[in-house]
Amino acid sequence: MVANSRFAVAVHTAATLAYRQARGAGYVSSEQLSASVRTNPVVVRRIIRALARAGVVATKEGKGGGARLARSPRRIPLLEIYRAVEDDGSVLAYNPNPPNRSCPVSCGIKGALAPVFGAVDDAVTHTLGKATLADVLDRI
Amino acid sequence: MVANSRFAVAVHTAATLAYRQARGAGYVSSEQLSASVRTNPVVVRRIIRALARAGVVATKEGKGGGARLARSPRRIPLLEIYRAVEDDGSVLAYNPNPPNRSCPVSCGIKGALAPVFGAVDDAVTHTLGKATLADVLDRI
DNA sequence: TGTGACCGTAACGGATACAGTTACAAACAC
DNA sequence: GTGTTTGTAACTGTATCCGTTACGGTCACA
Repeated sequence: MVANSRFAVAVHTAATLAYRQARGAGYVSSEQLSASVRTNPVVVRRIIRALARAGVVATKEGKGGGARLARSPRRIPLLEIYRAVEDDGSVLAYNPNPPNRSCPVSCGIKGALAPVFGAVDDAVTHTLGKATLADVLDRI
Repeated sequence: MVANSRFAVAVHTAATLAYRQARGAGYVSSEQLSASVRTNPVVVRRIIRALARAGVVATKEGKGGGARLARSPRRIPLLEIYRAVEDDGSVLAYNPNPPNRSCPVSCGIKGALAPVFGAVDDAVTHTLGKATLADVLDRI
């Protein structure tokens, strides 16, 4: 359903940071991270940027720079990573076409769907709010 | 998050069928449905086909043909519509790139994410399983 | 038995979104 | 200064959707 794998890449990236930092690493470069994620360093930097804006990671430019977790994995809910990389957190999409004014169903469908879409979003939010990066790390 | 609006269009279509049938209509043509959804009749037929395969609607070809609900709206959970139109019911996507064999995180991330992705899917399934087409109709 | 109203489905094109890539300026350590 | 690294813009290839056209097949009805 999701058109992208940004959440998976973001969690992978954060997990790699946690894994390396637990073994004494400082800042980890996008080059190193991209080797684990198997993509281009710029793709990792785009994810890192989103995570940095959300306050999940801290970055440092220049030699010896890179990214590191801003907090302990136990204090990073996956929901925070999800929101950082998914601009539109809504899981379901409405029909973009304007309603047909002469049809009551067409006029009312968006409002009638809203509680359902909201409930789905809430369910996802609740689920991702309970799990943390540490939970993921425990399984690796 | 969703790349398409098929679920919204499908529920709209089904709601229109229910609305018209409650007022005595028989089979409703894709032409009529497309006027409510504000799209092309072929787009509606594609949705109808998916709903028909799932047993949610019945169709009839030829003159006077079209679609009608196969059951009472009260007996049509939205989950059934969702599954009918979303081939890949998974809400979140994995990183498609193959793991880096020399990185434990890369090798283990998919398995570590699986319970989370599964929990999200379950949450969505549970939410859409509780609501029915009749619930949507009641709000129109 | 013909005619017109429909569906079913294939095929194509435009729009959009992602991931990947290149390129380069700026920041920083040494 | 030199080399490493981030930050970011720009471009490309690819996939997916949605809309559209086209046309064969089905059916009701005169």
